[in-house]
Amino acid sequence: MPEGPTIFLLTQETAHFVGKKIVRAEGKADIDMARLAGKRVLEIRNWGKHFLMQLDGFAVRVHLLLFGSYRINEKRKQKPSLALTFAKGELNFYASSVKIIEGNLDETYDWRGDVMADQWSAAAALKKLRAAPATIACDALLDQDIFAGVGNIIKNETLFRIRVHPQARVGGMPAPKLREMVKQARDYSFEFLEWKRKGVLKKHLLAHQQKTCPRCHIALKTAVLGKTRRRAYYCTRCQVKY
DNA sequence: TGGTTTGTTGCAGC
DNA sequence: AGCTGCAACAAACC
Repeated sequence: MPEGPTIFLLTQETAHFVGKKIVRAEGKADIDMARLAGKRVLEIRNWGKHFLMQLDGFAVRVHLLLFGSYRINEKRKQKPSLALTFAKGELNFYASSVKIIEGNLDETYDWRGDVMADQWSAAAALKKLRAAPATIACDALLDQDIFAGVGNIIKNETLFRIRVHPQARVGGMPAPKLREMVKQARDYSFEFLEWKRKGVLKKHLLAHQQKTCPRCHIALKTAVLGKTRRRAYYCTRCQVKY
C-alpha cells in the first residue's frame, strides 16, 4: 500500500541492514537469487516508490505496486516475492515486483525527480511541466518522471489544497499556481509521511475517498480521469478548471 | 458480499 | 512511431 512516503519510511526502517551481509535470498520473484547470497548491502535508498538496495556491482529494486507489503524480522503466511535473511534479522516482501538493476544506482536514477529527495528540483519539474502544456493536472502529478513518489492520494489531496480541478490543463494554469502545485506535491508528501508514521493518515484526508467538500459543504465529485485512469475526488465549486 | 483500490507493465490495435 | 485502452497481477478493505 505504497506511495512515496511509505517507501521513504521503509528505507528508514531498514537502515540497520546497511553494511550487513545477505545470508540467504529466496522467493517467487523471477530474479537470480543466487546472485544475492553472500553479498553485503552497501546502501539502502528509495527513488519515489522504488525501494533500492545497492550491492557490489548491481542493485535490487523492489516495487510494492498496489497490493504489496513488507515485514521486518517477521513473516506473513503467504509466500514472499523476496525474502532476505541476515545473520541477525530478515526482510520480507510480498506481492511485489522485484528486479535487478545492473551497475550503480546513480547511473539509473535522476534523484532530482523524487519529490522527497534532498536533491529534488522544483525547477526541473516545472521545466518538464512546461514542455507538456496539454497534460491535465491529475496525469501530471501521477507522472513518475516528473513527480516520483506521488500516488493517487497525494494527487487528490494536492489538487484539493491548491484548488485546482484534476482536468485543468497544465499549460492553462497561471505560473504561480503551477509553482504552487510543484511545491505542494512535495510539502504534502512530507505531511503524509508524518501522518503515516503516526498511523493517522486517514483522518487527515480532505478529499480522497471523502463525500463532502470541507470548504464548500457540497458533495464531492468522483470520476476516473485522464490517461492514467485513476479515480479523482474533487469539488466542482472550489477547484478551478483552467 | 463483492466491488474497489496508496500501481505498473505489456501488448494489441490504431 | 507513438498513443491508448485493456488485461494481468494480487490482497486487504469497507
